[in-house]
Amino acid sequence: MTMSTYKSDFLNILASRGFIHQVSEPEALDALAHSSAVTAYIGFDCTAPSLHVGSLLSIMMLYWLQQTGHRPIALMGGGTTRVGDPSGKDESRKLLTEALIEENLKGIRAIFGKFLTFADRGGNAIMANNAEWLNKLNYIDFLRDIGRYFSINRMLAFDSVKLRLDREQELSFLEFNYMILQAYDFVELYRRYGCVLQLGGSDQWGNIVNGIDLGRRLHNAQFFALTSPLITTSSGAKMGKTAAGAVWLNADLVSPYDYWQYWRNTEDADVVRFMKLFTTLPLGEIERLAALKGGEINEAKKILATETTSLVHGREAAAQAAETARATFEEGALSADLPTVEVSDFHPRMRLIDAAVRVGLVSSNGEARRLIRGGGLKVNDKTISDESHLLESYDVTPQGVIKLTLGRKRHVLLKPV
RNA sequence: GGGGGAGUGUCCCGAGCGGCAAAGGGGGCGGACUGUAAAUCCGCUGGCUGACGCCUUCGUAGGUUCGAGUCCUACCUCCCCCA
Repeated sequence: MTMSTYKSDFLNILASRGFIHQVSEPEALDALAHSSAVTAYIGFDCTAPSLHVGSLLSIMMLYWLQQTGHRPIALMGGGTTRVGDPSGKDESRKLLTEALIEENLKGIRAIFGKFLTFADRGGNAIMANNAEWLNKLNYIDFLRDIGRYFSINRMLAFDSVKLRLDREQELSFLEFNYMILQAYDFVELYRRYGCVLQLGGSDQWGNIVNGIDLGRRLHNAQFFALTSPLITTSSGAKMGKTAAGAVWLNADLVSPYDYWQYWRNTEDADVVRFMKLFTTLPLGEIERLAALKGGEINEAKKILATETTSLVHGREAAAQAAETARATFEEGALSADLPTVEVSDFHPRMRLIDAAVRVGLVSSNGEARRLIRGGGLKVNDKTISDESHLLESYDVTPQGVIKLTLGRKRHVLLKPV
């Protein structure tokens, strides 16, 4: 892959940082982005109360779009979430209630302010919600005006549909309509804001192309598609999943400390790639860090963690997380910033297994026992091998807490109150 | 409407002569080795219990049996073939 094959900053940056999977009509889009400000959008469905690391890639594309002088639209899928995108899913998601969608939308919307500059801060970014136009559609009018341009023969050939049909899994008529609504969104954003480019993950290609066709038919307009690759770790795992669940972007779901830790634990082979995608560090700086060998690469991982955490949680929270990690892992010190659980029924001679369950480190006494047998539980950094170990009042440190550690990385401070 | 097949440890896939807490794999967790990495190796992976043991689990509800994931009946869900 050769760099700098584009004239526009926008495509150059996306290409050199590894964001591009497919582009429709790259030359035409490049010329347009070179000569004028392009308005582009990405849709985000409101299926969860927050976006997670998996969506970060999309958000970064909007970020670079705005940074290179164009206009990003973050489209909230208030309407499309009521339908449910079948792309990439092998079974239909259960329907979400209106109230839940509304709730989720609030959580998701909040994230964009950290990456994009909206009008309230003098920027040109736009926040839209497709519920605004989709909820008002009249069925017969919609069929006549829009539905006439969609060929069932073609729709059946799309991956999102074919997957379900091939596997003989249910695909409801409701979901079948998703791609039509998404195509309509594209056209609507063109009408309202002159939007001619839709970005998205590679699984969205089919849906986006539908929008391009519709734009041509309705307005004889030239629309563009640009998709990003599906990012997996070098070991093949999908991004954003850990034992504890998804790595959410909202701080109330995943603390800045845990978020920092997620990135700190990146595999060696992924560090450079992730720095290009998930930080705003200049490429030259990244190349310099890429030269680090062996254990030194940990320094690069810390920078990766701090930079990514800064984007989402702010520079200060990121520095704090880095410091907590440094104190905990490199000095073995007891940092007051570790997750702390207040325990009101603590008493001397409390069983360790009960305490471990109480602070949420394990979910049952049996699990705690197995862990102790395997040497995986520590009290104040000392491995305990006796299942019936009792905590004593002298286990409480001068800071007024007992540090419980599961494995090498999960620390919890038990605070008697 | 007729005929056939399937639903297993609530993470997933998947074996299972009437004695089964139920093979195996993936995933996950812990340990060793390292660098808070990857790979590799070892251990664990229903609940309660110090332990004997007890309790709860194989789509749902009944039944046969000393004993049922395994046999019988009804029901639910999914799939295939014929109409």
